[in-house]
Amino acid sequence: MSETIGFLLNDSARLFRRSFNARTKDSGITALQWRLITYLKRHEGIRQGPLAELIEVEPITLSRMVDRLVEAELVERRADPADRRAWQLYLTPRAGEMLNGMRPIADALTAEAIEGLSAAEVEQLTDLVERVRANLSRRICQKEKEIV
Amino acid sequence: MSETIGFLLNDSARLFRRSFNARTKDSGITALQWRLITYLKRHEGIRQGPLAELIEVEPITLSRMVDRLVEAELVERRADPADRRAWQLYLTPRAGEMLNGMRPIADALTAEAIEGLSAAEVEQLTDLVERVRANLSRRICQKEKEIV
DNA sequence: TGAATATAGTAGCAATTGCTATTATATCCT
DNA sequence: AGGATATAATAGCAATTGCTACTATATTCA
Repeated sequence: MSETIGFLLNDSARLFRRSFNARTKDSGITALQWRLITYLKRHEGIRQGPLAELIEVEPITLSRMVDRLVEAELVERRADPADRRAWQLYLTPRAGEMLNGMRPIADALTAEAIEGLSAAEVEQLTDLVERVRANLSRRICQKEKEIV
Repeated sequence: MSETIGFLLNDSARLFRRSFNARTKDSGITALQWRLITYLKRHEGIRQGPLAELIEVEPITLSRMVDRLVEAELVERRADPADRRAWQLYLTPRAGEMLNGMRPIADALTAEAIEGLSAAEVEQLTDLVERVRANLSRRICQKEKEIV
């Protein structure tokens, strides 16, 4: 009995997260937080709800992640002028520095992960995983297809 | 800026888990528990420590997962005759039935995930992800040795 | 208009996880 | 042999997550 794609993907993803967390635990940032900040960099001013969808966590979970990142002075909440219920999220300058500091680590990790793969194979892998993700994503969200 | 392999793998894996959990929440088993049981099926009699390594969780986490699975009468702890500190783990008949019940769900999910991929592409994907996993797995072992 | 409904975000609680320390047993070394 | 060290598993505690319920605000429509 061979392992399924699901197992394989989960294994690799966990190893990625673990390795990333091990290398960055001194800087006090986790893989998930890094992910949040990376997305935020590309969507500054986004509200919490849509960002929660982007990084695939519950809104309350994102709310608490943002609490911690605000505490760490990496993220700033600004009142949405168009909706008093909502916050708009922005990165602080400190977050930019932090991202720059992390990038070599992330790049090195990626390089290690794809060691022995040719450029064509990496492209193939990316393409195939993206298609799997699209299949699963389509299955899950019948409702919202925003931004991104 | 394209997304990194790490992001992609994490996304896909999360979507897999989420979809699996959504479909099986009535049966009261999670993706991680299913994973544990699947590994256990292939390694009956294994001790907790090695199984924790296999499914990539801390020993204490596995200990508690086993607690819950014993409670649910899916797993049985037997004293290791060779080492009085250790338990050997076995599946109950009930676990076998449960696995059989889950298999169609898991198979359907896999089928949906690889929809649109040819058999050759699936093989390619499996091969490439396996190589990435091997790269990361090797890295982690080395790092652990360095630290210790 | 204004009552019903929807939406953005958050608090309480329960479940899960991992870090650290601890117990019990095994192994190593002189 | 027997003390030092290693190992298997677990308990306590702290951190994180998500479910449910809730507040505040916005939107809809009769």
